[in-house]
Amino acid sequence: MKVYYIICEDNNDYRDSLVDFLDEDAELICCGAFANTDKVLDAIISCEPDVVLMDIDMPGKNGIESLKEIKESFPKVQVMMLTVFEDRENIFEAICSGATGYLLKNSSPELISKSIKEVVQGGAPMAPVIARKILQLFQKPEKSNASFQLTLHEQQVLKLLVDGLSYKMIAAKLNIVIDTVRFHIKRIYYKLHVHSAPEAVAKAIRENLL
Amino acid sequence: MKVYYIICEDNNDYRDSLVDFLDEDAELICCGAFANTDKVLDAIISCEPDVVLMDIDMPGKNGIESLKEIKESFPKVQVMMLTVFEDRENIFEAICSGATGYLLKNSSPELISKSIKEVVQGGAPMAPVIARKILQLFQKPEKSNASFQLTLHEQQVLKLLVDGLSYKMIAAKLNIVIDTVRFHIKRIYYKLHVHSAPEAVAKAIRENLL
DNA sequence: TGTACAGCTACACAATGATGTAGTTTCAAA
DNA sequence: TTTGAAACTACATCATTGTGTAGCTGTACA
Repeated sequence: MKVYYIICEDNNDYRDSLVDFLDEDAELICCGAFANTDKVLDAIISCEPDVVLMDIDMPGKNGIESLKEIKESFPKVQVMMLTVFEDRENIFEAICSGATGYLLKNSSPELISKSIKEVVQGGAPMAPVIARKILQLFQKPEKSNASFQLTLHEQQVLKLLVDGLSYKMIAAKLNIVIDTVRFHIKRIYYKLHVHSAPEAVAKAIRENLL
Repeated sequence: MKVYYIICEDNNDYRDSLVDFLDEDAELICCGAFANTDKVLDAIISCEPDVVLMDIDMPGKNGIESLKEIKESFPKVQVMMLTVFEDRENIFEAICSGATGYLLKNSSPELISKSIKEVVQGGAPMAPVIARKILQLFQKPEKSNASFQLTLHEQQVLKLLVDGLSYKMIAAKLNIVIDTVRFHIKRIYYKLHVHSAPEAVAKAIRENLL
């Protein structure tokens, strides 16, 4: 199996030595090594790589922007991030934009080599610490309600409001009088620092007070 | 380094042979091997394991339910799923409930052994195909707007509505008359099949028509 | 040249929502 | 027993929203 790859990495020493190492492996064929992202799209057109190794911090357009462009035009090309950044923002942006791998630069060349092959075989290699952080992105912030201190009734009312019910319907659903609904909603607005149903709904969904 | 683990797995042959294999490794110490999830919590209390290997399909309470209970009471215990299931629902449920690893049963014992250690070192080992699917969960459904066909102006108005602006403020912001705002909102409601601002806002956020 | 259509403006009116004030009940702590 | 807070009911009033109807552009297309 031959795997064609391109690398974008502005550190010349790191890039060259990595490519040198990967050249040892007859299955890995480098068809482009760039110090920035300017020519990636052209290179992809001309050499049709399987994988792009992408640094993030580079002069000019950064790696995540470039990733977006690549996935826009060539969704089948797999992009694996190879960077020093391990903060939530970069990780999140990268995987939302379609990266199918995320390694750190302290990875051994052997691991990088193995990972490139894994990507084309349908995997998604990630540095352990990255994998852990990605999973943590799924852990629900556990009803951020804590900070707003909505009572049980207020939560119920808010939920129905989010579901699009009118005051009248909420009252019917909860077997209370419409004035009580008003009362609760006043409280909710006060606690959420909003002044209308749309605002409250938006806040409720975004901070998930469901 | 000693790693204490518990395994829940109803296939006796598989469980026993895996434990036998892992026993070879002096660093791995099994302090519980169960065919169901009944006694896990007790076992965790008495032996304080670092890791729990958890099957999903088991008689009685299934592995994901048990996972939830474990993380509820012992958030620091790491749970790694070890199952044949690789469907989105199970994966999603498991990682949302706090699993920090997800292997498939066709994994080699060596990989399982390595993964147990990786978990306690802050990693999140996943089978390649699982990792890929998890990353795909992040890929945005790309402005589902397609199906609603909102015009540019309608999107603008909707956005401001979501931001909690009143008709008057929206009109001011877009330099149009309030009646035009009404007009757009009528259209939006029609296209979104809703009849009030809260409903529209909820739908806009959930289907992200931002 | 006309006509179809999307986008905008306008007006009207009933329904609903936002907000203030005030009184009642309940329950638990002082 | 009193006090106080939380939850609820009630009423009033003005602002805003939801909806129907209608007329005016400009542009694209037959």
